[in-house]
Parts: sequence; C-alpha cells; structure tokens
Amino acid sequence: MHGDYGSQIRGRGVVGVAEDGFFEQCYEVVRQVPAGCVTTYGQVAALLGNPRRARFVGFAMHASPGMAAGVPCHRVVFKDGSLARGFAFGGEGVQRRMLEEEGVAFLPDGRVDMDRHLWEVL
DNA sequence: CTTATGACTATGA
DNA sequence: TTCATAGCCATAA
Repeated sequence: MHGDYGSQIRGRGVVGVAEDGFFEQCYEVVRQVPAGCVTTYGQVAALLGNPRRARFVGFAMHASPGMAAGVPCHRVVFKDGSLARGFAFGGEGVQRRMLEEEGVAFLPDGRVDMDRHLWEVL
C-alpha cells in the first residue's frame, strides 16, 4: 500500500511526476511539518529541488491519502497565506478550522499568519 | 507541434 | 491593497 498515489490521477494534466517519486516526496516533506505550522506549495516544491512545480505539489496534495497516511495536507497553503478554495477537504473553511485547532493564528483577512507559523527547514 | 488543464507564483495596473 | 494576467512544468489528445 503506497506508491500508487499518482497512478490514480493520470487524466490529462499531470502525473507521471509520480514516476520520479514526486508525489511521495511531497508527502514526505509535508509529513515533516509540525502541528501549528504551515508551509507553501512552492516551499515543498523547492525542497524537492523544483520550485517551479508548486502546482504539481498541489496535485499531490489533492491526491494525498490524507492525515490517515500522515499527510497533513491542510498545513499546506499559498505563499501569501491563503487557503485553497472549493477544493479542500469537502468544504470551505474546513481547512482553516483544522489549522485553528492546531493553534495556527489567522489574520483578519482570512489568511494564515505566515510570519508566525511558516515552517522553516532546519 | 499546438492546445488544454492544473490545491501555484510573480508581476503589473 | 486587491484584481487580473502571464509564466511556470508536465502529460494527454
């Protein structure tokens, strides 16, 4: 069980990246994000050595098995702190609620306080 | 080869 | 500051 994450998507858009383990790499990186912290698609992509593949990271998250597999995809947000809309976990605000539960502070604008919770690689 | 799609990012008005 | 557009990579048709 595992390894076949990317194989599920393959329609037209992306995938094949999984052949390089891109998906798994994304999951591995996201898995390292501690609770109460968030990271960005570009950050994950950069850690993989491909800052331009931020969009593919998004796909990986979309296809991510979820917390059940140890992939807190809800901790992955936009570079400006915004959250995915209409695609996340089956409801808007759900992701935000999960982050708040972990202690992530949100700005009045509805964005994550990146200055405070942006995950930094050590 | 060109077009279309995509949980992104950067830039310009 | 917010909104709109372009660029980005990769795959499929």
